[in-house]
Amino acid sequence: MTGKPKISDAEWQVMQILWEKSPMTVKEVIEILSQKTTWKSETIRTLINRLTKKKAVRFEKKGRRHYFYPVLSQEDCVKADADSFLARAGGAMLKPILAAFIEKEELSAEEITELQRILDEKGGK
Amino acid sequence: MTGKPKISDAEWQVMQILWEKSPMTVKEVIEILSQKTTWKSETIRTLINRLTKKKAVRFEKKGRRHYFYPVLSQEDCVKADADSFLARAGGAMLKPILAAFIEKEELSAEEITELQRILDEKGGK
DNA sequence: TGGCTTATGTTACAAGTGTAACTTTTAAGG
DNA sequence: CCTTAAAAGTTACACTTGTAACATAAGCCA
Repeated sequence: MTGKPKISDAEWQVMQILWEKSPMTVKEVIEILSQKTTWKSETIRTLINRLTKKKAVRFEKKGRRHYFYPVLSQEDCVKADADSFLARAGGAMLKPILAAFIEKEELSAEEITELQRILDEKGGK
Repeated sequence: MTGKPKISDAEWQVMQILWEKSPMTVKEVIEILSQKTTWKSETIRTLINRLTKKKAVRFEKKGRRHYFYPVLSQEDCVKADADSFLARAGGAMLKPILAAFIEKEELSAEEITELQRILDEKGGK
């Protein structure tokens, strides 16, 4: 990997949209994001452009429209983010962090089972 | 709390030092960080200054020296960070996130057990 | 007390981000 | 075909961050 791009907070919001459904035109992204944010459409365009430059998304021309889709998977991005998070926190403090996460959020029964499984693997190694 | 300050990556490294031991003079911090990074001493000074402006650290004068100590606790900072992390990831995706964390890091047997226990509680509810 | 040392303060500058306006191109309809 | 609205591209600007150089003040030793 040739050094993965850093995705900023605002850019993440755009990525989220594209991860949910793609390809999409800029216009569609704008429509969705306009409801979730107060950003002007130009702002959203800028973000998509930057993501394109960073090679986090790509597009295909169909006529004069650009159809965008993510290049990076959500999983990968989350992982990269988790990495830098851990780098800052310094590795210590991990258990409290995880505990906080787990307690904070709603988890479905299946998700819990899945996490149990992961922990089991870890523990059994 | 009047809106907590955002601490940058580089600044975190300084905070880590002060969380481990404080108060400390700039010079001491520089000595320690010089071994962990390639930063020039001026750089480290700048970081400490910024942290002071952000009210993340404070100092007391003793004669000509400034003795620095953290104002924000590591716990609080980690939590704030975890929050913004979840905000990006959008609350969905929690399981993959946790999985990434768990897979990534070394967890002691006790920590694993503890997390299992937390999950059990969640599941049993 | 004057200079030296050392601690502190001031300034810099490029890249990245949040936030957007202004300009050009191009397809589609009259 | 020519006009025009929509799509795409170019430029902007202030703030943060990484990274530091240069300048000044204040004790301490001779």
